[in-house]
Amino acid sequence: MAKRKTTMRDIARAADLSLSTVWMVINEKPGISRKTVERVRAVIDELGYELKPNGRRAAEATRTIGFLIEESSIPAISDVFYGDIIRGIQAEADSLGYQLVLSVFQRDMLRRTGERVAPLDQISGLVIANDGDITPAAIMKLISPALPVVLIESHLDDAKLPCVLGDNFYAGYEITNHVLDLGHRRVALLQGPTKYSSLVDRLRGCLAAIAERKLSVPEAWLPEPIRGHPLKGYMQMREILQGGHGELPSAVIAISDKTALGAMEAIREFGLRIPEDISIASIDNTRESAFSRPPLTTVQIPKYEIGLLALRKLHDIIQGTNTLSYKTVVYSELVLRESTRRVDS
Amino acid sequence: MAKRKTTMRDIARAADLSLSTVWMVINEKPGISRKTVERVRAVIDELGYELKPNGRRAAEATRTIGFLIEESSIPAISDVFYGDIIRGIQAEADSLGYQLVLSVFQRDMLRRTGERVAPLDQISGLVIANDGDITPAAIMKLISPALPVVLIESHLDDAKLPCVLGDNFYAGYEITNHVLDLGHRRVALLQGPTKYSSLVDRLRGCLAAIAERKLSVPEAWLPEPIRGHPLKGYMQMREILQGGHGELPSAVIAISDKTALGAMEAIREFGLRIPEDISIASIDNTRESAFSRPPLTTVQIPKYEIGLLALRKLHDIIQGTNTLSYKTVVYSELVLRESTRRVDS
DNA sequence: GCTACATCTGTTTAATAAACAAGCTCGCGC
DNA sequence: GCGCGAGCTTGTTTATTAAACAGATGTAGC
Repeated sequence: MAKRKTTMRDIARAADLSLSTVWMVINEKPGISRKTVERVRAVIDELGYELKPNGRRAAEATRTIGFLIEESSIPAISDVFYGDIIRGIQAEADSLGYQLVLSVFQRDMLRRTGERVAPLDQISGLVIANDGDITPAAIMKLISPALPVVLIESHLDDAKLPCVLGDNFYAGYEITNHVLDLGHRRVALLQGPTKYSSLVDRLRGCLAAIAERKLSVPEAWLPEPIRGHPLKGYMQMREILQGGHGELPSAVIAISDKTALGAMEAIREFGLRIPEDISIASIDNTRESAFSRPPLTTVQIPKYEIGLLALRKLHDIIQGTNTLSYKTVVYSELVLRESTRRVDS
Repeated sequence: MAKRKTTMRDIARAADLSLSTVWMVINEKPGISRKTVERVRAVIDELGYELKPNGRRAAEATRTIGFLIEESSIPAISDVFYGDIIRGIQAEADSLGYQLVLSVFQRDMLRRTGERVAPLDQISGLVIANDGDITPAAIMKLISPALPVVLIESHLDDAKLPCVLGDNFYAGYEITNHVLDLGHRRVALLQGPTKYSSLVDRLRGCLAAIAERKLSVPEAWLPEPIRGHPLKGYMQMREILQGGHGELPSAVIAISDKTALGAMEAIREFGLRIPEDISIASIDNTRESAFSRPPLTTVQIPKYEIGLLALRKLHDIIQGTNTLSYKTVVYSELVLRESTRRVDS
């Protein structure tokens, strides 16, 4: 008997199922019972079935997506910001039937040009966490050009990559307006490294709110971001407090909760009370912020939802449902707590 | 024989189809052939079938969505900006099986509180065009609270309504950087009415780009928006040119193509050449902009795609697939033409 | 009057038959 | 030997369904 290539119809007959069902199993379409999938897989293992020489097909079959994050940020995975995002991704990955693997980004990956990083070849999509060192060029080098990618809390406007973000600009705008509405006029601003586009957007929102009221921030109260120091907020705040020009700000807006917590430490060390002497507000609404003393007024960035939408978007791109590239911007929301207080100007 | 209420199973039997099929027809699910739908509808007409007392159900059955636009903007429907958006909406409406009806917004609708506007009760969703007079309060009054709504080229951050936008902030940022990169330092800015959030975002992007280079725009070169005059750009530009402080700007950034075309008129009338004497750039990339003399350097706002995504989003909301409310921001793109020129500073 | 069980409603899932499209083969005329 | 269309094979998509399911409603027994 001439050994013909096994076809889907052969498998269907052997498994006593319809051609369509076999096709759905092979193409990983949703809506087939676990039992049936296993039955078909068993028959395929037995008879053998040669997939179309697609290359990607194997990855699709694994249904694995990667989550890329920089090496130095690994502790961030357990941290609250990424923790919530990853929970969101994970939840949606489960319900869409994806496996989530963690890819750690190391700087020397870029040196080894030419061959691609192994694990990144076996996945059908990639979620990339906000990370200043993962530049567009870096991404393009790492991934095969057709690999679906979604950025989280970061956007590359030249590359026009699909991304999911909190409304960072408006978050900055809103928190600043809140502080100004409380009557504060001597306001300091703690910015972050410019390589994080989300932090840049927040700063722009703060500055826009200030400019639109025809106010401004003196240079001494908008210190440069600190490079390479783990306690950025603490250092920046000390700089402001020790500036020693006699006058101190009545309010501080920090670019992130972490920065704010550092700054609060510095304020306390300096012998001032929050919010009686200095109000402080920030952006993120990480869990810690609710339990600091005093609890921090901040802006909620919906981290869980960002993760969820990122995976949903990646799925749509993989499926080819969504060919347009756009930003998904999730609404943020002011969370009033006790670290800000009204002043009479 | 006791006259029992007709059930789906009765209809299925009478039409010689399965219960599921009848259910799908009644619930307007996709994936049924036209022929079958008609057959089921015929049987329903004959036997009668009492829909669940849902109210909305009737609207869903009509599968109609409304496009709301302000009365005064009606000519805008034939205009290029909304023309392209509507084309996008229409195309997607067709493929998803919706009928599109035009709802015109009149100011006195708001006075008649209490009963809702009739046509708005018969639809299953509403797309609302960027319109300064359609405020959140106005919308809330008009629509039943549960009616799915998508905003186009406008966002209400307090109401957190789902919306689809061009990347207006970045468009402003990018065009301004383009002008500054060409060496211009004496730059004028033609802003629009603040009731249009998209125009506000564009202006913020322009101002951010200028501020980040530690530059600024003199007040005389950032004239207030003109109220109620059809040729806003023309009027604003005349104001600048006749300011008569001896110095003229070397470049003008207009908030929209329409504004730019008006401004070009004023510049020509003043006896100056574009771009030799004054460069001009704007945002929108309406069709006219390619045929003006000289062709206008501008930023492409993907109008067709915005319309398409708006309808897709509305569909998801109607279907209940998408319960989260977020902004969809479509990437914009610089379009270099001949109205801008390099200068040596 | 209350519980427990049956039944009837609409809804959802997993499977399929049948139509379809794109490629391949094969045979027949030149 | 070469070209070319008829007809088969392949995988893909659509419209349809049986069957399981869930929530309400009724009904019988105590």
